Amino acid sequence: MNDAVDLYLAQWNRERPDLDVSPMAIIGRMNRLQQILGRGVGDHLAGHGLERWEFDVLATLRRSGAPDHRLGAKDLVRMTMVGSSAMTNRVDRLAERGLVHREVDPANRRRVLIGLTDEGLAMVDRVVEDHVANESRLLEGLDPGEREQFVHLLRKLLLSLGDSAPEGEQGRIRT
Amino acid sequence: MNDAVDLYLAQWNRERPDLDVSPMAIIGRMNRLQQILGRGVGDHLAGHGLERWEFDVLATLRRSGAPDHRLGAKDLVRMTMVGSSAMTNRVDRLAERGLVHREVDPANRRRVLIGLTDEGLAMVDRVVEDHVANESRLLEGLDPGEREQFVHLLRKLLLSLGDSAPEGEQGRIRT
DNA sequence: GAAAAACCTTTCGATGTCGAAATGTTCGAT
DNA sequence: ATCGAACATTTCGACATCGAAAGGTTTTTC
Repeated sequence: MNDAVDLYLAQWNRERPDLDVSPMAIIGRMNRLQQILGRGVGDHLAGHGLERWEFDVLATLRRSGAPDHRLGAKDLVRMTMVGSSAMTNRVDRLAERGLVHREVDPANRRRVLIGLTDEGLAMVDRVVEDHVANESRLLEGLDPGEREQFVHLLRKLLLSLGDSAPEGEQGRIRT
Repeated sequence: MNDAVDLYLAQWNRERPDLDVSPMAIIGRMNRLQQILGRGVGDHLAGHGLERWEFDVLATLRRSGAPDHRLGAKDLVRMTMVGSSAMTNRVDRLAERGLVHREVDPANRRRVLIGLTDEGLAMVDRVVEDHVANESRLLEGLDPGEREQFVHLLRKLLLSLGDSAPEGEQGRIRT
Protein backbone atom coordinates (compact mmCIF):
# COMPACT_ATOMS: atom_id res chain seq x y z
CA MET A 1 0.00 0.00 0.00
CA ASN A 2 1.24 3.44 -0.90
CA ASP A 3 0.36 6.78 0.57
CA ALA A 4 0.03 9.97 -1.44
CA VAL A 5 3.63 10.97 -0.83
CA ASP A 6 5.00 7.74 -2.28
CA LEU A 7 3.52 8.78 -5.61
CA TYR A 8 4.86 12.27 -5.14
CA LEU A 9 8.41 10.99 -4.62
CA ALA A 10 8.20 8.50 -7.48
CA GLN A 11 7.25 11.34 -9.80
CA TRP A 12 10.22 13.41 -8.77
CA ASN A 13 12.54 10.45 -9.21
CA ARG A 14 11.22 9.90 -12.69
CA GLU A 15 11.47 13.55 -13.72
CA ARG A 16 14.61 14.59 -11.88
CA PRO A 17 16.62 11.45 -11.07
CA ASP A 18 19.60 13.67 -10.35
CA LEU A 19 17.89 15.12 -7.28
CA ASP A 20 17.87 13.60 -3.80
CA VAL A 21 14.31 14.33 -2.78
CA SER A 22 14.37 12.24 0.40
CA PRO A 23 13.73 15.27 2.64
CA MET A 24 10.31 15.51 1.01
CA ALA A 25 9.49 12.07 2.36
CA ILE A 26 9.41 13.76 5.75
CA ILE A 27 8.34 17.31 5.09
CA GLY A 28 5.75 16.36 2.49
CA ARG A 29 4.20 13.89 4.88
CA MET A 30 4.21 16.38 7.72
CA ASN A 31 2.30 18.82 5.53
CA ARG A 32 -0.23 16.23 4.60
CA LEU A 33 -0.65 14.96 8.14
CA GLN A 34 -1.11 18.48 9.36
CA GLN A 35 -3.99 19.00 6.98
CA ILE A 36 -5.66 15.70 7.77
CA LEU A 37 -5.18 15.89 11.53
CA GLY A 38 -6.17 19.54 11.51
CA ARG A 39 -9.46 18.66 9.93
CA GLY A 40 -9.98 15.81 12.36
CA VAL A 41 -9.46 18.14 15.29
CA GLY A 42 -11.43 21.02 13.80
CA ASP A 43 -14.47 18.94 12.89
CA HIS A 44 -14.60 17.53 16.37
CA LEU A 45 -14.34 20.92 18.06
CA ALA A 46 -17.03 22.29 15.75
CA GLY A 47 -19.31 19.69 17.28
CA HIS A 48 -18.77 21.46 20.59
CA GLY A 49 -19.41 24.87 19.09
CA LEU A 50 -15.79 25.98 19.04
CA GLU A 51 -13.41 26.93 16.29
CA ARG A 52 -9.89 25.63 16.52
CA TRP A 53 -8.44 29.06 17.22
CA GLU A 54 -11.00 29.62 19.97
CA PHE A 55 -10.06 26.40 21.66
CA ASP A 56 -6.38 27.24 21.34
CA VAL A 57 -6.77 30.47 23.26
CA LEU A 58 -9.09 29.07 25.90
CA ALA A 59 -6.86 26.06 26.44
CA THR A 60 -3.76 28.21 26.74
CA LEU A 61 -5.39 30.28 29.45
CA ARG A 62 -6.76 27.22 31.18
CA ARG A 63 -3.50 25.32 31.38
CA SER A 64 -1.51 28.33 32.45
CA GLY A 65 -3.49 28.29 35.66
CA ALA A 66 -1.96 31.46 37.03
CA PRO A 67 -3.79 33.38 39.73
CA ASP A 68 -7.06 33.33 37.88
CA HIS A 69 -6.46 31.75 34.47
CA ARG A 70 -5.14 35.07 33.35
CA LEU A 71 -2.29 35.94 30.97
CA GLY A 72 -0.88 39.03 29.33
CA ALA A 73 -1.63 39.46 25.66
CA LYS A 74 2.03 39.07 24.82
CA ASP A 75 2.23 35.76 26.65
CA LEU A 76 -0.72 34.50 24.66
CA VAL A 77 0.95 35.61 21.46
CA ARG A 78 4.12 33.79 22.37
CA MET A 79 2.38 30.60 23.40
CA THR A 80 0.05 30.35 20.43
CA MET A 81 2.51 31.40 17.74
CA VAL A 82 0.22 33.90 16.06
CA GLY A 83 0.90 37.58 15.46
CA SER A 84 -0.24 40.18 17.92
CA SER A 85 -2.82 41.56 15.51
CA ALA A 86 -4.41 38.15 15.15
CA MET A 87 -4.54 37.86 18.92
CA THR A 88 -6.35 41.17 19.23
CA ASN A 89 -8.93 39.83 16.84
CA ARG A 90 -9.24 36.51 18.65
CA VAL A 91 -9.70 38.11 22.04
CA ASP A 92 -12.24 40.54 20.62
CA ARG A 93 -14.39 37.69 19.41
CA LEU A 94 -13.98 35.53 22.48
CA ALA A 95 -14.90 38.49 24.67
CA GLU A 96 -18.01 39.08 22.55
CA ARG A 97 -18.98 35.48 23.21
CA GLY A 98 -18.42 36.05 26.91
CA LEU A 99 -15.71 33.39 27.20
CA VAL A 100 -12.86 35.70 28.17
CA HIS A 101 -12.57 39.15 29.65
CA ARG A 102 -9.97 41.78 28.98
CA GLU A 103 -8.68 44.45 31.32
CA VAL A 104 -5.76 46.78 31.58
CA ASP A 105 -3.06 45.66 33.99
CA PRO A 106 -3.22 48.17 36.87
CA ALA A 107 0.47 47.64 37.58
CA ASN A 108 1.52 48.52 34.03
CA ARG A 109 -1.08 50.20 31.93
CA ARG A 110 0.59 49.18 28.69
CA ARG A 111 -0.30 45.60 29.40
CA VAL A 112 -3.65 43.95 28.85
CA LEU A 113 -4.61 40.96 30.92
CA ILE A 114 -6.87 38.37 29.39
CA GLY A 115 -8.66 35.88 31.60
CA LEU A 116 -11.24 33.14 31.36
CA THR A 117 -14.75 33.97 32.47
CA ASP A 118 -16.61 31.37 34.51
CA GLU A 119 -18.36 30.40 31.33
CA GLY A 120 -15.08 30.14 29.44
CA LEU A 121 -13.57 27.99 32.15
CA ALA A 122 -16.56 25.67 32.18
CA MET A 123 -16.49 25.45 28.41
CA VAL A 124 -12.85 24.51 28.09
CA ASP A 125 -12.96 22.07 30.99
CA ARG A 126 -15.93 20.37 29.40
CA VAL A 127 -14.47 20.21 25.89
CA VAL A 128 -10.89 19.28 26.63
CA GLU A 129 -11.75 15.77 27.77
CA ASP A 130 -13.42 14.90 24.49
CA HIS A 131 -10.68 16.72 22.68
CA VAL A 132 -7.85 14.56 23.97
CA ALA A 133 -9.97 11.46 23.45
CA ASN A 134 -10.44 12.53 19.86
CA GLU A 135 -6.74 13.18 19.39
CA SER A 136 -6.04 9.77 20.84
CA ARG A 137 -8.40 8.23 18.33
CA LEU A 138 -6.65 10.00 15.46
CA LEU A 139 -3.38 8.42 16.56
CA GLU A 140 -4.78 4.91 16.92
CA GLY A 141 -2.84 3.84 13.84
CA LEU A 142 0.35 3.78 15.90
CA ASP A 143 0.83 1.39 18.78
CA PRO A 144 2.13 2.70 22.13
CA GLY A 145 5.75 1.91 21.35
CA GLU A 146 5.57 3.69 18.03
CA ARG A 147 3.93 6.68 19.60
CA GLU A 148 6.80 6.89 22.06
CA GLN A 149 9.34 6.72 19.22
CA PHE A 150 7.39 9.36 17.40
CA VAL A 151 7.43 11.73 20.36
CA HIS A 152 11.16 11.22 20.72
CA LEU A 153 11.84 12.13 17.10
CA LEU A 154 9.51 15.12 17.02
CA ARG A 155 11.01 16.42 20.22
CA LYS A 156 14.58 16.00 19.01
CA LEU A 157 13.83 17.77 15.76
CA LEU A 158 12.09 20.62 17.53
CA LEU A 159 15.01 21.09 19.87
CA SER A 160 17.46 21.06 16.97
CA LEU A 161 15.46 23.88 15.42
CA GLY A 162 15.76 25.98 18.53
CA ASP A 163 12.34 25.44 20.02
CA SER A 164 13.47 25.64 23.63
CA ALA A 165 10.89 27.75 25.36
CA PRO A 166 10.90 27.45 29.11
CA GLU A 167 10.36 31.11 29.83
CA GLY A 168 12.46 33.68 28.03
CA GLU A 169 12.74 34.97 24.50
CA GLN A 170 12.55 32.64 21.56
CA GLY A 171 11.84 32.24 17.90
CA ARG A 172 11.18 35.01 15.52
CA ILE A 173 9.95 38.25 16.98
CA ARG A 174 6.50 39.33 15.92
CA THR A 175 5.14 42.82 16.18
CA MET B 1 16.69 20.50 27.77
CA ASN B 2 12.98 20.98 27.26
CA ASP B 3 11.08 22.03 24.21
CA ALA B 4 8.01 24.25 24.29
CA VAL B 5 5.65 21.30 24.39
CA ASP B 6 7.23 19.84 27.50
CA LEU B 7 6.11 22.96 29.33
CA TYR B 8 2.71 22.72 27.71
CA LEU B 9 2.23 19.17 28.94
CA ALA B 10 3.53 19.91 32.42
CA GLN B 11 0.97 22.67 32.73
CA TRP B 12 -1.87 20.37 31.79
CA ASN B 13 -0.66 17.77 34.25
CA ARG B 14 -0.60 20.34 37.00
CA GLU B 15 -4.04 21.72 36.23
CA ARG B 16 -5.86 18.60 35.14
CA PRO B 17 -3.98 15.59 36.56
CA ASP B 18 -7.04 13.47 35.81
CA LEU B 19 -6.51 13.88 32.06
CA ASP B 20 -4.23 11.78 29.87
CA VAL B 21 -2.81 14.45 27.61
CA SER B 22 -0.20 12.25 25.97
CA PRO B 23 -1.74 12.67 22.49
CA MET B 24 -0.78 16.32 22.71
CA ALA B 25 2.85 15.30 22.95
CA ILE B 26 2.51 14.27 19.34
CA ILE B 27 -0.12 16.58 17.88
CA GLY B 28 1.13 19.64 19.70
CA ARG B 29 4.63 19.02 18.43
CA MET B 30 3.42 18.45 14.90
CA ASN B 31 1.67 21.80 15.01
CA ARG B 32 4.75 23.55 16.25
CA LEU B 33 7.06 21.82 13.79
CA GLN B 34 4.73 22.71 10.98
CA GLN B 35 4.97 26.37 11.84
CA ILE B 36 8.73 26.36 12.25
CA LEU B 37 9.46 24.27 9.18
CA GLY B 38 6.89 26.22 7.20
CA ARG B 39 8.73 29.40 7.94
CA GLY B 40 12.06 27.81 7.12
CA VAL B 41 10.76 26.73 3.75
CA GLY B 42 8.88 29.95 3.04
CA ASP B 43 11.78 32.24 3.87
CA HIS B 44 14.04 30.28 1.61
CA LEU B 45 11.64 30.33 -1.30
CA ALA B 46 11.09 34.07 -0.84
CA GLY B 47 14.79 34.42 -1.54
CA HIS B 48 14.06 32.98 -4.96
CA GLY B 49 11.10 35.27 -5.51
CA LEU B 50 8.45 32.63 -4.94
CA GLU B 51 5.67 32.24 -2.41
CA ARG B 52 5.13 28.81 -0.95
CA TRP B 53 1.82 28.34 -2.73
CA GLU B 54 3.41 29.36 -6.02
CA PHE B 55 6.13 26.78 -5.63
CA ASP B 56 3.59 24.13 -4.69
CA VAL B 57 1.69 24.56 -7.93
CA LEU B 58 4.76 24.82 -10.14
CA ALA B 59 6.34 21.79 -8.51
CA THR B 60 3.16 19.76 -8.86
CA LEU B 61 3.06 20.48 -12.57
CA ARG B 62 6.76 19.85 -12.96
CA ARG B 63 6.84 16.50 -11.27
CA SER B 64 3.71 15.27 -13.01
CA GLY B 65 5.63 15.39 -16.26
CA ALA B 66 2.67 14.50 -18.41
CA PRO B 67 2.85 15.30 -22.11
CA ASP B 68 3.89 18.84 -21.52
CA HIS B 69 3.87 19.48 -17.76
CA ARG B 70 0.16 19.95 -18.02
CA LEU B 71 -2.63 18.95 -15.63
CA GLY B 72 -6.35 19.48 -15.31
CA ALA B 73 -7.45 21.95 -12.67
CA LYS B 74 -9.12 19.20 -10.71
CA ASP B 75 -5.93 17.17 -10.62
CA LEU B 76 -4.09 20.15 -9.23
CA VAL B 77 -6.77 20.60 -6.61
CA ARG B 78 -6.52 16.97 -5.58
CA MET B 79 -2.74 16.96 -5.42
CA THR B 80 -2.33 20.19 -3.52
CA MET B 81 -5.17 19.76 -1.04
CA VAL B 82 -6.66 23.19 -1.53
CA GLY B 83 -10.19 24.05 -2.56
CA SER B 84 -11.05 24.63 -6.18
CA SER B 85 -11.69 28.30 -5.59
CA ALA B 86 -8.22 28.75 -4.15
CA MET B 87 -6.77 27.01 -7.18
CA THR B 88 -8.57 29.38 -9.54
CA ASN B 89 -6.95 32.23 -7.68
CA ARG B 90 -3.50 30.62 -7.70
CA VAL B 91 -3.59 29.91 -11.40
CA ASP B 92 -4.82 33.43 -12.11
CA ARG B 93 -1.80 34.91 -10.40
CA LEU B 94 0.72 32.47 -11.80
CA ALA B 95 -0.62 33.11 -15.28
CA GLU B 96 -0.27 36.87 -14.71
CA ARG B 97 3.36 36.24 -13.83
CA GLY B 98 3.75 34.23 -17.01
CA LEU B 99 4.74 31.04 -15.20
CA VAL B 100 1.76 28.93 -16.28
CA HIS B 101 -0.78 29.07 -19.05
CA ARG B 102 -4.39 28.04 -18.98
CA GLU B 103 -6.50 26.72 -21.81
CA VAL B 104 -9.75 24.88 -22.28
CA ASP B 105 -9.37 21.17 -22.98
CA PRO B 106 -10.50 20.74 -26.59
CA ALA B 107 -11.57 17.18 -25.85
CA ASN B 108 -13.86 18.21 -23.01
CA ARG B 109 -14.67 21.87 -22.81
CA ARG B 110 -15.60 21.67 -19.13
CA ARG B 111 -12.01 21.01 -18.28
CA VAL B 112 -9.22 23.53 -18.04
CA LEU B 113 -5.67 22.44 -18.65
CA ILE B 114 -2.91 24.22 -16.80
CA GLY B 115 0.64 23.90 -17.97
CA LEU B 116 4.08 25.30 -17.23
CA THR B 117 5.40 27.95 -19.58
CA ASP B 118 9.06 27.75 -20.57
CA GLU B 119 9.73 30.38 -17.98
CA GLY B 120 7.80 28.46 -15.32
CA LEU B 121 9.67 25.28 -16.12
CA ALA B 122 13.02 27.02 -15.92
CA MET B 123 12.04 28.67 -12.66
CA VAL B 124 10.98 25.50 -10.88
CA ASP B 125 13.91 23.49 -12.18
CA ARG B 126 16.24 26.16 -10.92
CA VAL B 127 14.62 26.56 -7.50
CA VAL B 128 13.90 22.95 -6.62
CA GLU B 129 17.54 22.05 -6.17
CA ASP B 130 18.08 24.68 -3.54
CA HIS B 131 14.73 23.83 -2.08
CA VAL B 132 15.54 20.22 -1.30
CA ALA B 133 18.95 21.25 -0.03
CA ASN B 134 17.23 23.65 2.32
CA GLU B 135 14.78 21.01 3.49
CA SER B 136 17.70 18.70 4.10
CA ARG B 137 19.35 21.37 6.21
CA LEU B 138 16.19 21.80 8.27
CA LEU B 139 16.24 18.08 9.06
CA GLU B 140 19.91 17.97 10.01
CA GLY B 141 18.97 17.49 13.65
CA LEU B 142 18.10 13.88 12.92
CA ASP B 143 20.68 11.36 11.78
CA PRO B 144 19.96 9.13 8.77
CA GLY B 145 18.64 6.26 10.88
CA GLU B 146 16.30 8.53 12.74
CA ARG B 147 15.07 10.08 9.53
CA GLU B 148 14.24 6.63 8.25
CA GLN B 149 12.33 5.81 11.43
CA PHE B 150 10.54 9.10 11.12
CA VAL B 151 9.46 8.40 7.55
CA HIS B 152 8.19 5.01 8.60
CA LEU B 153 6.04 6.43 11.38
CA LEU B 154 4.67 9.32 9.34
CA ARG B 155 3.81 6.98 6.53
CA LYS B 156 2.10 4.48 8.77
CA LEU B 157 0.04 7.17 10.42
CA LEU B 158 -0.97 8.66 7.09
CA LEU B 159 -2.06 5.29 5.78
CA SER B 160 -4.06 4.63 8.95
CA LEU B 161 -5.89 7.88 8.31
CA GLY B 162 -6.85 6.82 4.82
CA ASP B 163 -4.32 8.79 2.81
CA SER B 164 -3.95 6.22 0.07
CA ALA B 165 -3.93 8.19 -3.14
CA PRO B 166 -2.50 6.32 -6.06
CA GLU B 167 -5.03 7.56 -8.57
CA GLY B 168 -8.69 7.42 -7.67
CA GLU B 169 -10.97 9.21 -5.26
CA GLN B 170 -9.82 10.09 -1.78
CA GLY B 171 -10.28 12.22 1.25
CA ARG B 172 -12.97 14.74 1.67
CA ILE B 173 -14.61 16.01 -1.44
CA ARG B 174 -14.18 19.69 -2.14
CA THR B 175 -16.36 21.71 -4.45
C1' DG C 1 -33.67 14.36 -29.37
C1' DA C 2 -35.13 16.98 -25.32
C1' DA C 3 -35.00 17.30 -20.40
C1' DA C 4 -32.58 16.14 -16.37
C1' DA C 5 -28.63 14.84 -13.88
C1' DA C 6 -23.74 14.96 -13.34
C1' DC C 7 -19.64 17.33 -13.87
C1' DC C 8 -16.02 21.08 -13.76
C1' DT C 9 -14.51 25.69 -12.97
C1' DT C 10 -15.30 30.29 -11.58
C1' DT C 11 -17.55 33.95 -8.86
C1' DC C 12 -18.92 35.81 -4.54
C1' DG C 13 -18.99 37.06 0.32
C1' DA C 14 -16.97 35.97 4.70
C1' DT C 15 -13.12 34.91 7.57
C1' DG C 16 -8.57 34.74 9.81
C1' DT C 17 -3.95 36.01 9.35
C1' DC C 18 0.01 38.97 8.42
C1' DG C 19 3.17 43.16 8.56
C1' DA C 20 3.55 47.93 9.05
C1' DA C 21 2.04 51.95 11.09
C1' DA C 22 -0.38 54.26 14.81
C1' DT C 23 -1.53 54.91 19.66
C1' DG C 24 -0.68 54.92 24.28
C1' DT C 25 2.50 53.91 28.34
C1' DT C 26 6.78 53.45 30.97
C1' DC C 27 11.66 53.88 31.80
C1' DG C 28 16.15 56.15 31.58
C1' DA C 29 19.33 59.79 30.90
C1' DT C 30 20.36 64.25 31.46
C1' DA D 1 11.12 67.39 35.34
C1' DT D 2 11.49 66.53 30.38
C1' DC D 3 12.71 64.40 26.18
C1' DG D 4 13.45 60.35 23.80
C1' DA D 5 13.92 55.48 23.46
C1' DA D 6 11.77 51.18 24.48
C1' DC D 7 7.73 48.70 25.04
C1' DA D 8 2.74 46.69 24.42
C1' DT D 9 -1.39 46.61 22.04
C1' DT D 10 -4.53 47.97 18.43
C1' DT D 11 -5.74 49.64 13.82
C1' DC D 12 -5.41 49.30 8.95
C1' DG D 13 -5.01 47.43 4.33
C1' DA D 14 -3.72 43.41 1.75
C1' DC D 15 -4.07 38.63 0.94
C1' DA D 16 -5.05 33.53 0.66
C1' DT D 17 -8.37 30.46 1.85
C1' DC D 18 -13.02 28.47 2.37
C1' DG D 19 -17.93 27.03 1.22
C1' DA D 20 -21.92 27.88 -1.31
C1' DA D 21 -23.92 29.22 -5.43
C1' DA D 22 -23.65 30.31 -10.30
C1' DG D 23 -22.31 29.42 -15.08
C1' DG D 24 -21.22 26.36 -18.78
C1' DT D 25 -20.62 21.66 -20.73
C1' DT D 26 -21.33 16.74 -21.20
C1' DT D 27 -23.72 12.48 -20.33
C1' DT D 28 -27.70 9.91 -19.17
C1' DT D 29 -32.44 8.80 -19.37
C1' DC D 30 -36.82 8.35 -21.21
